[in-house]
Amino acid sequence: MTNEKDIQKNILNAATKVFIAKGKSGARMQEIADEAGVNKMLLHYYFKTKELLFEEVLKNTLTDLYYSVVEISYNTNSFKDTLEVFIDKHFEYLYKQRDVLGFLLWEVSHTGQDMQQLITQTFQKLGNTPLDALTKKVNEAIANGEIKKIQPLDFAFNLFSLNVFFFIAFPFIELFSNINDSEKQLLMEQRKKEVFRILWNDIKL
Amino acid sequence: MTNEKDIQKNILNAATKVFIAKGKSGARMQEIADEAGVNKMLLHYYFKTKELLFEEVLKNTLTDLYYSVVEISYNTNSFKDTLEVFIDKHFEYLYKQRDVLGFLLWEVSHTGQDMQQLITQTFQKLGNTPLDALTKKVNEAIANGEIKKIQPLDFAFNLFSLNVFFFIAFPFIELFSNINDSEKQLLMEQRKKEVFRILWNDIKL
DNA sequence: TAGTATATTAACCATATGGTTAAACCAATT
DNA sequence: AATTGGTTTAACCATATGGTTAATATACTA
Repeated sequence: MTNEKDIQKNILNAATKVFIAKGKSGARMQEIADEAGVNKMLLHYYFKTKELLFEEVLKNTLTDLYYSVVEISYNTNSFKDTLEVFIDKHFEYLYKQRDVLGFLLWEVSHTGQDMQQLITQTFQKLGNTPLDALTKKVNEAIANGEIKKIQPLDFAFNLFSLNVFFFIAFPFIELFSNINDSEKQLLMEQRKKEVFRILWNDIKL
Repeated sequence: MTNEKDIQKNILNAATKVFIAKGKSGARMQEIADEAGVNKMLLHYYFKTKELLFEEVLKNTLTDLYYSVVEISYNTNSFKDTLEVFIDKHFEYLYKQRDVLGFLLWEVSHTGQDMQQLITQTFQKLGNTPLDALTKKVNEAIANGEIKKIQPLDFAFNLFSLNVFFFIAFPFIELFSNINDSEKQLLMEQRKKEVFRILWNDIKL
């Protein structure tokens, strides 16, 4: 028999899937219940309201995102290698989670005061931001004489911009060219190289 | 007395505002009617259904976006100046329209087959893409010996990435730091300079 | 085994919402 | 002034949806 935790997890997974696909207002409780294979009442039994269920999903999604990027940031090679690996892993993650990106972007910019508080709280609980981790790495590399004396924040912004935008543009690319999966993969590989090239050229001594 | 065209325009403006703010599924016909200051029936009278009204809004929004970027792309100075002006105008536009960005991104990636067809059709009707215009400019600059021999597509991607991402990150920046309008403006100015710097450094001879 | 607390279900309810109806209004034409 | 055609309104309807109720099943305990 399925126990309480399993079912809650099951519901949460289903809710995450549906919320990410349809957004908060587009998601239906019934659809989430169907997706989880449970009675609709159970959603309310375990999570009270749609609002609270959504909050739970948002919290989990933000936490996942956070750990994925932070994890990627830990790397002990030379800064040049670290950068290459970071871009590679970041692309990989963003590709797998490309629906999450749009979902978060949309919901975060449209949630009210309460939700915004929840988001900031969630991130605060997680401690140092990915930005902090990256800043530390950059400063170390500067101190070690591996790269030019740059502004870590500018560098971080450039790095994230060049990585993330590709996936922002993805729905449009898919819309305008009927490329298959392996062609997408190729495009991504080329893009990774270009991002590394422009960033490394900019900071190398 | 207001004539037919005025009222339709009025409704369309209200619909645009509400759809962009709440998304397709989050928008309410009543709210649109209130915003336009007309009876709800008029929405159906002029636009049949929510679906069709939304299509109209989407079409207009895409067209506006297109012309804004294309317009920005027309510039007759040296490539260096053109680049600087393009970044400047693009930032300005994206700041004014920062809600549109998230809206389009979200809706485009969630609309069904029919809507996708509408989007591609809308863009096709508009002729050459902003990408084409930019490619032409880059090739001219290469031919004139103003810049290195680069891949126009890579350059375009880098340019759009660095420009657009700042506004993708905007909701998060606003969430985590209580900066006022003039501080935002300053941040934007600094970012513009950095984007220009990294791009120009990469392509100058 | 009886009793109790917890988990699960089907049926139901109140409300919100997209959409419709039919009547009223208004401007132009005869 | 009366007619006609288009425009606008308030009231209404059917359905979808978030949420609740009350009855049933299950597991645990005395």
